[in-house]
Amino acid sequence: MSEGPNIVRVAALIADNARVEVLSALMSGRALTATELATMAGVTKQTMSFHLGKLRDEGLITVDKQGRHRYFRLAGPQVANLLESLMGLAFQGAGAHISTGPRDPALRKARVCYDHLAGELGVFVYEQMLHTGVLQQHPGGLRLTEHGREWFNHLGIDTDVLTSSRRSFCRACLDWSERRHHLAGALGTALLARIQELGWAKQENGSRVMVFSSQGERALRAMLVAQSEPSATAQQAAVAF
Amino acid sequence: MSEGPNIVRVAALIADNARVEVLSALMSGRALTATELATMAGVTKQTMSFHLGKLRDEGLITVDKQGRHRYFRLAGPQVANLLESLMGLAFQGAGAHISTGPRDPALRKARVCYDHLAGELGVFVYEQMLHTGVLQQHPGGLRLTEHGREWFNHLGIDTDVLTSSRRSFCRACLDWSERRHHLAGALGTALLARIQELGWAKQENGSRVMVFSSQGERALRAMLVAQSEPSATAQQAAVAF
DNA sequence: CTCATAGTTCGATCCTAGTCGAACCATTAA
DNA sequence: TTAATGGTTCGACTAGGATCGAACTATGAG
Repeated sequence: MSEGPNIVRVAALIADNARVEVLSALMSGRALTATELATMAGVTKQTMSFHLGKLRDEGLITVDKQGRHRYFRLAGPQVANLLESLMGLAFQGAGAHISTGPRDPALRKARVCYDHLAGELGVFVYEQMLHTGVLQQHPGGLRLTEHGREWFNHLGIDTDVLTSSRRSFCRACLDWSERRHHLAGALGTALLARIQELGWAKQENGSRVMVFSSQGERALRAMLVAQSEPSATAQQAAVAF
Repeated sequence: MSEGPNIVRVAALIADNARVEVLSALMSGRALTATELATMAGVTKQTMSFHLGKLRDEGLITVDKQGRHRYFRLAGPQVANLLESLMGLAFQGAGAHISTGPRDPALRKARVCYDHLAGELGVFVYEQMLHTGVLQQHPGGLRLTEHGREWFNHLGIDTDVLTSSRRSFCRACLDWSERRHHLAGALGTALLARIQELGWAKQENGSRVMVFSSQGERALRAMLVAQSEPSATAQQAAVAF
């Protein structure tokens, strides 16, 4: 009983079809009501209420009361993180190495992970950002360079506003299909929001799939491939996160 | 049922006291027999056999047959990773922010994570390695520098041998108590082994706690703060054993 | 060969937890 | 106020799974 019960309770919480359905749905980043979740998971309202109570008690989800509706959302990025890594292990173990990642090619290419962009495109974006000096890795974590600040401004995102928020500014999240990192944190959230705002991509009905228009994908990629020599300038001009 | 059952099964596997006890014990990195695990978890042999079968089926652990013994160990670093992140979430959620990390100060200071060093000391080692240029971060992952190669050679570790191994050479693992990274991969494993070989630290009875001798800790820290060259004391210690 | 120990399989038991029907609060619209 | 819809609470039912006793197989020691 050294470090027993806590971890068991969290795992038990995830060890249920209905609740995983809920968490998966909430991975889209949107807040959903109890009845929406109930129909999604294929259970009655009572049952869903029961499950939501449990998830809330253990701190995996939070509730926003608005009028007679209650909107449920994931408690934080760490929860999304945990789910992603669980998925990684689940697919590898059970399927006996069919292939890395989901069967759905669209889900593999670009999807929403909680509130930021994941999948092949998400990984591409992240790695190009490091390569072109928009971001910089550092023992203490990721940093946005001065050049990166300009890059985001050019896209129409004011990074100074984001830094005031209490949540972590920029952060890497491990991608379960790609086994590589993509951008999370306030910066990742803002980027995804802006991509949708610009009409570059749209979230498919109620799923986590992000469908990019061909122009949108081209525009995004274009902003990331053509960059001048980064490493020298990026070195000094780091902004604290 | 989009991506349901797999992840549920993995979670259900962890949602059991006895099995978590097993996995926790195996986080020490050692391979243990069924009866050892049975007494550790406080169940009978039959029950343990039942649990081990399940864990093996799902690919979380592997078995080595040696004579009439069967040695069980974690299937890989990803499993250790998952457990660490689960612990992170468990402690944060349930305890209502008592403090980050385990109550046991020794466990928090230095512990074994699967087969490498974690805890405050592990994080310190990793960050100093980056700071002094032993390791270097790179979009594709971590890299050992030429200076780093020499550093490890001074310590008595031949890094060329390690690169031939199939497993990932050096890799960062997220620390659940520190919320920061420490060194994993073949390099991390070799380092921990060497630390024990030199008598700098010893693993406590059957737990994951690493107890450093005061000289050992001083020697290790000395090798990491003086970035020009390994200190005299460290070289002596390396030769002495 | 005989005995002891490591580990698995089978059957029976017991208990937890997910489920739904029904009744019960809460908020908004009329 | 009444009606309607969103959510929760209560009680009873059921299934799955964790557990152990006992019997069984396999390897090694003498």
